[in-house]
Amino acid sequence: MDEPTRYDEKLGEILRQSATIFADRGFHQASVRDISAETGVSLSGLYYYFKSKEELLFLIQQHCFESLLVQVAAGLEGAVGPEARLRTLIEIHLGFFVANMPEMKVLSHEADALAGEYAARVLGLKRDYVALVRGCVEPLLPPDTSLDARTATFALFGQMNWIYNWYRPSRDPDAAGLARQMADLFIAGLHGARGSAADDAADDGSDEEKRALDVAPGALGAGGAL
Amino acid sequence: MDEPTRYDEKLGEILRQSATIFADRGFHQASVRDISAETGVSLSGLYYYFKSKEELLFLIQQHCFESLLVQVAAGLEGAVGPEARLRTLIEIHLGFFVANMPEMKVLSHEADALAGEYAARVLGLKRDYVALVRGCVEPLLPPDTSLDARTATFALFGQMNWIYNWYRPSRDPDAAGLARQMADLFIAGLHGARGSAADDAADDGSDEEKRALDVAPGALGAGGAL
DNA sequence: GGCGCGGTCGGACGTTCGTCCGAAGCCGAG
DNA sequence: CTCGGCTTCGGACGAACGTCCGACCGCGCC
Repeated sequence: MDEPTRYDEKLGEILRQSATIFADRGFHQASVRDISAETGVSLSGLYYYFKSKEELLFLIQQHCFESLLVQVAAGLEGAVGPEARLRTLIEIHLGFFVANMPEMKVLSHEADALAGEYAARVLGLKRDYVALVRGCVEPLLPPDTSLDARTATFALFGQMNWIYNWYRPSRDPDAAGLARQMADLFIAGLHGARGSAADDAADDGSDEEKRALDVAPGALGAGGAL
Repeated sequence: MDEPTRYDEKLGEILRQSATIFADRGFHQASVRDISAETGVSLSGLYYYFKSKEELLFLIQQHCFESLLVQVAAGLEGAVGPEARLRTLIEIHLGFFVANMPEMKVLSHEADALAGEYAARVLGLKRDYVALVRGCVEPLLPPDTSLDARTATFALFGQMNWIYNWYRPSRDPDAAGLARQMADLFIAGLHGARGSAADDAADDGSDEEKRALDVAPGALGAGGAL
């Protein structure tokens, strides 16, 4: 438990500010020169802290993801019972997301920007986390449900991770309120979703059309370019 | 209702293939030269069909979004009753998403890539669509719920739009099955989520920590770079 | 047969990008 | 004061990018 060195502190600062820039402009759109301007570190000086732009992104994602995993694991220790575990997980995930919005946006939105070893390492963390969440969802699936665990798990991820597209702290509930609402919604959904596959064949039978893009692009030109 | 000209057909083909490339590599990462190679049209020849790469993205997004709006509006005409309307909307949205995954991924994932007039036009369509979906969600909110309509609406969007991150046709249910599961989950969630704000103050009182990134970046270095 | 035009193309221009090299600055230890 | 290492920097390099210019081609129409 050494005190962090000046190097560690400066690297942390660079990661923080870079995450904000990547969140705002997008990873590929943001240039290392942007980061240089924002941090005050010269262009070449940055390369003392990371050896490529891709490694910088990896460090942000790894740091963020590992912190999330640590916090979730710690929070789950005090939660007993399937529902309390899932509620706790949702609460911590959303709390972390809201408290570290730039990093989490970068983690969610730039998942495909890494390749090779970097991508493999982050993917490993992601798989662990998905398995952990799925482990919290599965015990709450009713025995007779037609809902499958994978779909339910990713539906929950979608609910939670989509927030970077719409959440504004000034108009929306705080993290705790958000977590309660989403937990209520999802858990009630799990409990209530016991529709068997048999009884829904009646609701529409003939409606099996392809939903392709069928409007000719030219027809849109009427609306006008720019 | 003129038959589409060769120009329209070729533009449509370019939009389709470009959408696939943008979905795979990302908008800023994909180059116009990539599109040239994929379509077989020369680099400069492409600029006969769009006047900038940004306009190309706009055309893809506009075309896709307008088709979606048309299909949803058409589907909603035959649906009576609040629950049937929401189920229909989910079914058509997911059906369209799965049938046009590249375009919808580009629409969802590259929302910030446009600026100026292009961004304003797509944003207008988006606002209309959000209002439409919200209008389908709101009638199903129980009168005594503490769930607010905005959060519920975006939770539904998150469930549905997140699928481009995980959905694989070979292992997951088809669009109809996906729609039924998500509709069951979300609608049961709405019906069941009538927790009043009063009774949840007991479940945790002291747990009000900040969930900041508190692990020093140096500590992660032990795991090792690359 | 010649004209005009919608469609296509090779090749280039200027800009911006990520990265790197060699030198300089800083500061605690001796 | 001097030394040596960590840290920082200006400036440059080659590659890749989006875009554009001027020429060419094929084909229906007078």
